[in-house]
Amino acid sequence: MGSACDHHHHDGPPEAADVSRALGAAETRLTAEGERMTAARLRVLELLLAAGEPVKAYDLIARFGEDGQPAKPPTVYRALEFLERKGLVHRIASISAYVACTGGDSAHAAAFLICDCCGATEEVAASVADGLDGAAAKAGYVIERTTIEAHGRCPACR
Amino acid sequence: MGSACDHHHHDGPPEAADVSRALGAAETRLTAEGERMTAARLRVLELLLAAGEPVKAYDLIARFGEDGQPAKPPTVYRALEFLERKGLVHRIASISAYVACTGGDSAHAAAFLICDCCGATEEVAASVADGLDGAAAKAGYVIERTTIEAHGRCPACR
DNA sequence: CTGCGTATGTTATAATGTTACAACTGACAA
DNA sequence: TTGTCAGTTGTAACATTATAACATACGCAG
Repeated sequence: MGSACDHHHHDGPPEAADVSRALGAAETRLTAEGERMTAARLRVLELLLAAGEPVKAYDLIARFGEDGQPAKPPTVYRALEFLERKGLVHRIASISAYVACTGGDSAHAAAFLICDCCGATEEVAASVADGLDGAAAKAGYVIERTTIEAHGRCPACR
Repeated sequence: MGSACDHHHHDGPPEAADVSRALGAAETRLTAEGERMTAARLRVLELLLAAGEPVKAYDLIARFGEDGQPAKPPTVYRALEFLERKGLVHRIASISAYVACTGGDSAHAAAFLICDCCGATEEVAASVADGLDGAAAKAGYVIERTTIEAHGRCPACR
């Protein structure tokens, strides 16, 4: 990540306990919705939660096996697709990476602030898309999903 | 493009005269800025203007030669990078495609409405990013560039 | 148990983008 | 004119990201 400067000083990865709690909550919610939180899906979500920042798909693939064995690409891409569909994960198109959702339940449309220096990302309220909704209405478009990503420098990297 | 429905009824490609005019304007402006509008750059911009919608990099590569000969990838990627740097072209990250800028001179930060049905795109005012600026300021981020893309259906495809 | 929809395993391949280095070109000063 | 320097291009190979296709397994309702 840190392409522009080599320091690396944003919030470290979450505590293991936080990861476990989030995994449990996700599993509970999905089960309640009649979905299956399978081992592969759980593992991918665990890796993303533990990272606490965006991770490339092939990094997930490499880290997938507990024993260091990589996964096959479709395994991880399928899990990512499912998790994104369920609002647990977001894809960050501008850097081709994936991040666990931190936006609470309401997280259907998210926006991101991404530090090009240290790789930190912050998920901000979807309400930033209000202006976009207006423009869409004026143009007669019906919006189904949005990609809103701002690149720059975080407070620590300035 | 049209993955969800097979009709294809958005604004057709621009007239050849419009393309020529835009090419000439771009060349004039770049020359005035001391930049060189070389053959490869001109050709890529011409292809994008003529298409009137987002085009994949490898489609540009395939169409590059007047005689049907494809370009080498770096030729096109370099031209795209240059044109994007100069504000003449935008990359649409969510679909890995490129589109000629239609936003006038002011076009440094653009937002897009993209029809997932027919592939039409509309470039809308960057002012939709106002909410994002506020969120960035609150989080202490300094924004350098934004990716704002809304997917949905255009008026004709609804 | 059987059938059906969903999920996974596996192999291969497609699509997208980059690195590295040699060669050329134009501008400009000695 | 000639050197030379920055920017641009040519070319081959490679790296990364993502999907297709098809067989197999799993969970569960009937």
